[in-house]
Formats: sequence, structure tokens, C-alpha cells
Amino acid sequence: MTDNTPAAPRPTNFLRQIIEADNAALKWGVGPDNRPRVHTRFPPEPNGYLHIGHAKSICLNSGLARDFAGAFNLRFDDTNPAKEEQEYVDAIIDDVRWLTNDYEGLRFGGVFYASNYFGQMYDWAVELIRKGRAYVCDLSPDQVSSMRGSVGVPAQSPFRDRPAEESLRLLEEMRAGKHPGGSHSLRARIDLASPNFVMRDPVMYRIVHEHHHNTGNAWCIYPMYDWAHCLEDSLEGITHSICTLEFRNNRPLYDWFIDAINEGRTEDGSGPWGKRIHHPQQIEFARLNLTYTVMSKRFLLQLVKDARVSGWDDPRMPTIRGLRRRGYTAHAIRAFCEDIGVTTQESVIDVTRLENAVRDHLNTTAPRTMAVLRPLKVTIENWPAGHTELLDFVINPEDPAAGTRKIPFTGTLYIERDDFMEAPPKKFFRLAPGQEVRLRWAYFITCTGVEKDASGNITGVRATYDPATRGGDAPLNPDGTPGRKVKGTIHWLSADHAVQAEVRLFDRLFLAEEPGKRTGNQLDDFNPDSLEVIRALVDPALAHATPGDTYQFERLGYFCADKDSAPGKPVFNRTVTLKDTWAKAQHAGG
RNA sequence: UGGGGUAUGGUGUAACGGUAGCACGACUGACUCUGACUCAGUUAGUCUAGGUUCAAAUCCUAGUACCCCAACCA
Repeated sequence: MTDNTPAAPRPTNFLRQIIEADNAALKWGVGPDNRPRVHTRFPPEPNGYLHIGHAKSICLNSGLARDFAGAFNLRFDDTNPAKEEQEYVDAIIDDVRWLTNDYEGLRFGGVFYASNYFGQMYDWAVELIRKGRAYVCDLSPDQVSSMRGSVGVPAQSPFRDRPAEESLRLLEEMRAGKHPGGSHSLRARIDLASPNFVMRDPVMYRIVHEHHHNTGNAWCIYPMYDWAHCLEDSLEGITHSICTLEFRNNRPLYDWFIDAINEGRTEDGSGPWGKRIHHPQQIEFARLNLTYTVMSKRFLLQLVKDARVSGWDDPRMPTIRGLRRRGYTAHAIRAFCEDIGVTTQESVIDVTRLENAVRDHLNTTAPRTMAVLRPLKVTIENWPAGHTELLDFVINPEDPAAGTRKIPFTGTLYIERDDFMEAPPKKFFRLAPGQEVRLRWAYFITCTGVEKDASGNITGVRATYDPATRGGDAPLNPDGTPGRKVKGTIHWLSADHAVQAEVRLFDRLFLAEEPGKRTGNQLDDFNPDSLEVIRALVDPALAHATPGDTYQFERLGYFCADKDSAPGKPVFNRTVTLKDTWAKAQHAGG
């Protein structure tokens, strides 16, 4: 049918360019399908919940795998039992699945754990000692620190020339639990005078007597990031090991460890050390920064602990779980990540782009409904008493296939307070004394009067309806054109049918574009009024909304039923408002 | 101070010695039974100073600004 239509040009970026070049040269060989091999991974440490920054990495890695017909692994970089927990493992798996499950064409390689490679890593460490590339150091962390040297001054270790046999014996003792934490470490023998501090005989193993969520008490020595990560990638056959910019300095070490293992090894496995191991390529990219958002796991944890938010899944949190609960879709997050691109330059993305991404997606998918956040009563004076009419309501104008449903109309309605003004400014197209508006999909009404209480507050308005406008269409002239134009259309609810609902309105968690930039303390920019809970009225069809159901409340925004909902007692989170040029103009005008 | 990085409209991102393009935003206007969506138009940029070249965002030199690195964290 449209086979000749050229594929839409994908946004190019430096990673795609690297992969395309690698594929052209068959740098990584071919996969089972005989296509150039591409294998990526997302390697979180299970020490917290995933946030939108991680989503960028997940989308990047899985997107590359998908587009180049490769595979994508989720792998836990669980090498530090002191900080990691099963709770985080479970949450991360769930979030990654949620984000990638409906990602068409993605080949998910599976869930892996660095801790499952501890045995192999240990064997390789022994090999490095034998090759003279590593040694056990008896310095304490404090001593290493004081002897690490400085710019131009080499580090020192009195143990680096210790005989291999002695190191081997000590490493075995370390593993056997014969030494307390901090008393020994295994270090790579590289260069104590390197201008790159990462290369000054980095620690490979440290002693940690802690329970590990996966390996239990099987180990009391744990590999450091640099020693572990390249091996994890190698073992899984990762081709492009994509990480963030701050690991740039670690790249020489990544390569050094693999090279050290491969030293003396051969392609066919002949020789004393066996076959060469796979050497992936580390590539760095700039992590995501968002305006008005703090991304550090440490800080997010603090917000949770201090109860400034209700938890990791608080809809105001930039966590995947928070975004999910707020009503963001995986599709929208992926579109956002695609939209912002990827480079090696640091940048700060405007959060409104994330908001635009959900609006875009929800606009096409969310069923429409009407809700009144701040009700004002309208009495239709010429409506037959006790009469109820069912009118057709278009479920989604963007999706005609969604069809229509019936909504009840009566002589007592609620409209939005903002949609009435007693003394309106120019270009106020809504309801005002003597002014006519359209009630969405219902009737034209004209305001005939205002009701006030003793202190002059408006308590309701009166209006008359035009029976000839049923359904919301103006009566036609003899020539078929609309008889009269009404500029304003407002939403409404039948007072007899509207259902009470709790609605949670969110504002940004921080008041400054870059929280903490001025004072150094992000809490100084914390927004104490980021949550507003109101009692609103919603369409009766929403009384039994189930958690996760997303709607557009027409003219207001997108709302998602919260898990706190109960049958007949729905709770909605406002995902994002609709754009509102009227409100914007009002603010601009003062 | 040593090493490693990065500089393109307001924001983000293309360009790979040959017309600085795209997206978002902003501003106009059109359309509209959501002041939404959609559509059209306008706006505005190569960090600085030299140099090479017919031609420089791109190459060279010297600066400037910002980020990362001296955890037995990742």
C-alpha cells in the first residue's frame, strides 16, 4: 500500500552515528538473525526508585536496541549491599516493564544481576594478581586517603610490590571472612602518579560484612563499580555501554580492566589464560536535567523521609511511579525522551516539554468528560420543572470511533465559577448578565440575573434556555447557515446528577528553575503549596472510575483516577492542565 | 593548581570546509460546540580575539565560561 513511502527521517544523534558506523564495519559481528549485533543495557543500582532521568537512559538504550534490531537488558548493578534493597529491585523491574512493555519491536533480553557474576569476577581477580596486575593492600580507607597524593604528587602504597602468592592468600582470607571491613582491599596495579586519579591503583574489592538482597551472606567482599561494570557488560555481550558524562574519566579504567584480563589470552583459547573476553565500548551522554525539578536519589529520599511528599509515588515526584500515578503514559515519556535528543553537552530541559508530551498523547486517547472544580449554581428559569433530558456527548472529538454517550440535563446546573462574571471585561466570551453562551452539547442559555447572599457574594445565577438550540447547535437560517453565533462554550453538570469527587491539583515541587542554585540548598526553593485538594463535582459516569483511568475534563485538563478512589468516591489527580490562552492573557494584562 | 569534558536563537537540537536548518516557546492571524486541538505567518543564534582558506559553526592558535575527577559510592 504505502511501501514506497520513505520512512520518516529519525532524528539523528551521535550514538546512532556511532552504531551505524560500527554496523557498517561489522565491528561487533552479526547476531542470530545475521544482522549486525547491537546489545544495550540499563544498569541501575537498586538503591532508590527510578526517576525521569533514568527514563531518558531507558528510552535511549531500549530505543537503540529496537531501532537497530538489537537486544536490551535490564541489569542491576548491585555491588553494594549496604545501600541496596529488594524493595527497590522490585519497583525498578516494574517501572522498566511499564515503560518498555508496549514498545513495539523491542527485544527484551531479560533481567540480570551483577551479583550473579561475583564468582566469575573473583576468578578474574585472581588471574590479575597472578599476572602481576593487582595486589592486596593493607591500608585502611583513611590511610589510602592520606596517601593518595595530590596534583603532581603520586599516591603511595607500601604493599604494591607484595608477592603475588601473598596477595592470593590474603584475598582468599578476605573472601573467607577472616578480616574486618576496611582492613584490606584488592587494588589494581596501574599508576600511582597518573594525572587521572581514577587510575591511581583503584580498589577492586573491599570487605563489607553485610547481607546482600540477592546473594545473602555468600560474600563479604564486593567488587567496586569500575571493576564490576565492564565485566558485567562483557559477560552479557553488551556492544555499546552507554553511561552518563561523569564516567568519562573512568573509561580508561573500564578499558584497562578488560585489557588486563585479555592480556595473554588468545582468540582461539590456546595458551595459558584461555580465550579473550568481549570488550564492549563505553560511550557517555549528558544526563537529563529538568527545570523546577530535583533529580538526585539522595534528595528524593529525603523528601520522602521528611514526609514533604506522601511517598516515592507522590504524583508531584519526578519518579516514574510518581508520574505514573499522576497519569503520565509510557508513550508520552518515550515521546518526550525522543524529543529532547541526546548529546554530550549538559543542558536543562524546560519541564513544560514534558507536560506538552502528555498533553499531546492524552489529547488523542483520553475520553472527554465534564467536571466542575469550583461550582456555581445556575437555575434555568424556563425549564419545565422536574424534567430531565438525555443529550448526546461526544466522547473524543479527536477519535470519532469513540462515539457518543448520554448525559443528563436538568433545570438546575453547576458551571465553573470562572465562567461567570458580573462585570466582564472585553472579550470575555462566557456567561455574564444579558450574555448568551453555549452549554457544551446542550443548549444556549442567556443570563437573566444574579443571586447574592447578605454580604454580596454571588451564590448563583439565573438564566433562560433556547429550546431551538438543543444539542448545542444554533438554529439554521433559511439558507442553511447558522442563525447566530455564540463565541463561548462552557462546561456544566446537572445538579441532580453530579457526583462529588476529591480532586488533587498539583503545582511544581520547587519554585526556582534550578532548585538550590542560589543558596546551595534545594530545600530553600521548596514550594510549600504544591498540593491543593478540592471537593469538586464530576460527571456521574465517573463515580466508579478505577485507578489509572484517565479523562480529559473538558476545558480544564487531564485527570487520572487515583488509587485512593473507592466505588462512588472517586479521587482524581490532575495530570496537567489544558493550555489556557485566556488565563495567560489575563495574567499578562495584570 | 593537574587531568578530562562542553560551548549554535529564550530553550533543546542539526550541520562533519560550501545557502546556519528543525522542534519547543513567544508573538500575529485563521479555524473551532473545549479560549483545547489543528493550520498559516513572524521572531531570534554560531562564547571571545586572532589566523589558514576562494569559502570556517566546522581547521589552527590564544583566551573566556561552565561541568566532571583526589569514596573501600555508582
